[in-house]
Order: sequence, then structure tokens, then C-alpha cells
Amino acid sequence: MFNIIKNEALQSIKKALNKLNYPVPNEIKLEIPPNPQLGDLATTISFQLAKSLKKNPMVITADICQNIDIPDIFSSIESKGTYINFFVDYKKFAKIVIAGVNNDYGQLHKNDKKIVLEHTSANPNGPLHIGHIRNSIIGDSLRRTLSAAGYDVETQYYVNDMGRQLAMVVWGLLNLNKKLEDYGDNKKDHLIGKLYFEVNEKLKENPEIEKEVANLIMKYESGEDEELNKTFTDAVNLCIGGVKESLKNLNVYHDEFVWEGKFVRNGSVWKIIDDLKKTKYTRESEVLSLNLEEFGIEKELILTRSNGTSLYSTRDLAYHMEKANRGNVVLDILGSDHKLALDQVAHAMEILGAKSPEVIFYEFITLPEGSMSTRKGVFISVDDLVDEAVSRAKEELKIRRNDLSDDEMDKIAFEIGVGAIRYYIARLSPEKHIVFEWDEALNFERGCASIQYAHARAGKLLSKSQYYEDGVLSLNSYNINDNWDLEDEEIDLIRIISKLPDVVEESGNMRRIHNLAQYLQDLANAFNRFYKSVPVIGSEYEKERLKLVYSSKIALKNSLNLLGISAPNVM
RNA sequence: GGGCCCGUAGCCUAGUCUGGAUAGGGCGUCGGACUUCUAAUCCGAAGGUCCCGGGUUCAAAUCCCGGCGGGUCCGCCA
Repeated sequence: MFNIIKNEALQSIKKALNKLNYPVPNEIKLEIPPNPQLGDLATTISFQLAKSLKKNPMVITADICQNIDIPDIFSSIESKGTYINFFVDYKKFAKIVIAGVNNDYGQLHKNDKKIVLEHTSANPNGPLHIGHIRNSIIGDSLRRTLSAAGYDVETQYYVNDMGRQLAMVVWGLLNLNKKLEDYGDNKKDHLIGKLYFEVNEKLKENPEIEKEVANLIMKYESGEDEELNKTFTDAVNLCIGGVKESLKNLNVYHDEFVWEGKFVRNGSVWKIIDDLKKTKYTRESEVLSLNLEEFGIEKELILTRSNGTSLYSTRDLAYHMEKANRGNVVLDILGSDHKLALDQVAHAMEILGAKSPEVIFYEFITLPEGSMSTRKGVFISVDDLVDEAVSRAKEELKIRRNDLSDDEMDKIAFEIGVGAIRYYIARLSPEKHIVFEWDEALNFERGCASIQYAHARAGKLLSKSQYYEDGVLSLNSYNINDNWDLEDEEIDLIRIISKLPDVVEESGNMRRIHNLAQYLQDLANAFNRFYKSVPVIGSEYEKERLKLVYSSKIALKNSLNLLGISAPNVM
């Protein structure tokens, strides 16, 4: 909605330039001034024009200010040095904003683009650990944000059932003379993780096992041994079942789980290989490989092993082909260690005449003592992280609200704990390396809890009003009084609320979510400041302010939802 | 060795694509505010060689070149 203001400003500048017979640049840059005394928008158009007009920018600024018609939404336009500053008439703008905030606020018009978004896709050889959830949280938040930005989004989890890692798990199931239950009574994904660790230990002692594992891979790829197939798929299902539970706790959802093996079984891997063979890029020696030197990639991409079986990258090509056929945009969330591999995939897709994926790369989360490894059994699982977050949240809650029942307490503690985790990850730009620290991740002063708290406060305040029942404010037909004299805190709040659709649009376009986290903090801060110093119930402008509180609550709730964080009504 | 990413107060970080006013948040520290619609809050303060050195520009955290430090990749692994 802030776009309304930008457009009005742009139109008025263009009109003034035309009136002056000045050239109109393709793009007129608008920026937000550093403080409110300098208005709501500003432009340095004078500098842009100074060269071509051979005039002092100060003179140009003065010219424009003299010839500009002030659009209705602004109270004034002033020149400050070479800047031209626009001041919004908040009495008018407040009406527009409040009228524009409904339950879907932040949801933009549908476009006709479909995005196939793959994220998480952790190997089924153990539970998710805190390294994986950066992928899940970015992916799931993008799913929500892109949907809000108008895309049709389908999310997929790529299940690596054909890799060496799962084959090692299966080797363990067949050769260690143990049942999975012997590893304890934890979730199955955790037990598989323990088994996988033990197989790795065995492999260190006896490298011969490697051959047996390779053999298992070959057999499973051929698909001939029904019993073995079942052992593989059962192991995957057990592990993925546990992974799904962990993801559900974090509010992360996938539409489809796509098994890698499918692309071997349906022959699409071999179709890809045939198609590539018809191009000038493949080279056959003991293996079949793809030469990408002309794209500046030194490393060849190996397509088949010397024993004729396919490799992960080949199957990944088939998978990308399927995704490319399903959507207008293919979006992958991947650790930055996959950069070279994806570069190869992207160019192979180009060679095949299909669209290349867009990729969001993120840097690793490591522990202070070093990187995590399922193989070495060194990691913090997502389940442990959630447990710890929830129990810490409950401790905080006990201090503040000993009047709540145990059930209520558990429910709210869960919402706060998970929110803290998601917010901790979402607030950082993905290219930053994270060193995981418990106290940093699970901070309940400020951070996510203070945002959720702002929402709960808004709800509680509304519930004190006679006009609010069952989450609905019955003031729709009430017209805002022209005399409403807005306090600074109200102006700030209106301005920030108005920006939500613009933030959604930008986040969607950029495929980035961390600006939403900052937006939420700003919104909550503005609301908390308003709450502190502006009385609502019983005030002269009670109805206007109730509407503003209601709008704030919706904006908070909807923005939290974009990051997959729930908005408790009580805290 | 080569490629990619990162470097902004004691700590975490936005801003870098698209150069523009006093570098925006948060944690921590210090000082204030609960008989008031919930203090998981608010108000105030201190704290900055934007890694270093050059260059481009009216203007550089932002663009270019060269360094330094950290991460990561360079498998018939996934």
C-alpha cells in the first residue's frame, strides 16, 4: 500500500518535468529519508538531470518544487538541499490503510506462474539436524511468501533412496544381526542414525564392506530382488516418517515426496543420457561424462559409472527435467557446498534445451567446535532443539503466567519455542555462515517472543472492547472521524502496516525472507510503542484506535504466518 | 593452487544487486518507568578505522583493481 504513495510521488514528478520541458529519466529513484523530519519519501532527481541539463542541481530542485502539483495524499512537498521531500497526509492515508486491511492483508493478486520449490531433501540416513533446518525454514518461508506474492507454489522433498548412504543403512540392517529396536526406543529416524553411525565405524575397521555396499546399490538399481527392494523402501519410510514428524513440529509442509529411484524405474534417466549423447558434449571412456569446458567449468560431470549404473547427478538431471515440465519456475534451496554440482546441472539443462533452476544457496550452520556430521554421530538433532526451545519457553512462561493451566502452558510454550527457532534462522541472510549458540538461538527477550507478545497484547486489548467478539471487530460500517488527530506513534504504526504488501512483493521477487523478519521486528516495535503511550479504551478516538489495533493484529499475524510462526492470543 | 561466499560497535546483524542526507535493528552494558488497555514492554545513554590499500565519482559500506582473514567446493559420494 505504500506503493500508492510512491506512485503518486512519481506521477507528480513526471508531470512537473514535462511542464518544465525537462527530460524524464526511465527510472526516477525514490528513497526513504533517514528520519521523519525529512518526510516519507525523497528523490535525488536533480542530480540525475544535472549533467544532461548542465544546470546546478539546486536550481533544478527549486524548479521542480515550484512547478509540482501536490497530490492529494501529500500534505506538502519541500526541497531540502538537492533533495525533494514528500510529506504524507496521514489523516487521509490512515483511512486508506485501515480500510485496506482485511483478513487476507498481505496476500497479493494471483499471477499465473507456478513455482516448483524443492527444499530440505535430507538423506534418509538419520534424523534432521540443525544444519538441515536452515534449508527447511528458508524453503518453507519462501513457500508461504511466494504464495502470498501470488504464485502457485508446489513444494517437493527429494528422497535419496538410491544413494550410498541409504545402502549403508540397509547393509547394517542385513549384516549387523540387530533389530532397529536394539538402538533404543527413540523415533525411528534417530535409530537409523545410530545404525548408520555404527556401519561407518565398521567400515573403518573393514574396508571390504565398501564392495558389499556397492553391490547393494547395483542390486537395488536393477530392481530385480523384491525382498531387497522392500528392505530399502521400508528403511526410507521409517526414516522419512520421523523426518516428517520433526518438520511438522516446525510448521514445515511438503506437497510431494519424490523418490529418486522413480527416475531409474521409469527410464527417464536413460532418456536424459541418450539425449545428451546426441549432443557434442559427452565423452565416453570407461565412464560416460559431460564436458562443460565451454561454459567455464573445468570439471567434467560423470553421468554413468564404469559398471553402467547411474549417479546421483544423472538422476538429479531427470528430476530437474520433471520439475521444469511441471512449473514455470524451478526453485531449489541448497547448501553452498552444492554450487559446483548445480552449476553443472544448470548447464546440462541448458544443453538439453530445458529451463535451468533458480537456486537459493545458504552457508552452513556449524557448532562452535566444528561442523556436524551424521556419519560421525556429531550433531544436534532438530527434535532436541525443539525440546530445548519449548522447555526454555515454558520456564519463562511459568515466571510470568502461573495462572495458566498446564495444557495452555504447553501449547503456548510450543508456539514460542518453535517461533524462536524459525525466527533465528529466518532473520539472517542465507549467505552468512552461522555458528550455533543455544543462548543466541533461543532468546525470549526481544526477538520473536516480543513480536508474538505484541500480537497477544493487541488481542487482549481488543477483547476488552464491547465491539470485539470471536476475533471480529464490529466497526466495519463505522467511518473514521476527520478530526482524528494522529499521534506520532499512530503515524509510525500506519506507515509500517501499509508496507506489508510491498515487503511481500519484494521478498517474493528477490526470493528472500530475512527482510520479513526485520519488518516484523519494526512492526512489533511500533505497536509496542503505540500501546505504551496511546490510550485506546475510553479515549476520545476509541473506535479509530480499535480499528488501528485490529489492523495491527492482522498485519502481525499475517506476517508471522509468512515465516511459519504462530501468533498466540495469550502469552 | 583455482572457483564461489563472508568480513559493518564487546557480540549477532540490515543495508551492497540499483552509489545519495546523521550507517538501520537486535543482544549485552549503564540510567530511568509497573496502584494505569499484560513490564516477554517502554524511555534515555554510552559504544563505529563499515577488514586493509589504491582507483572511479559532485557523492563509496555499496562500483573497479590489489591484498589480508574466515568458510566452502574442486569424488565412478550425495
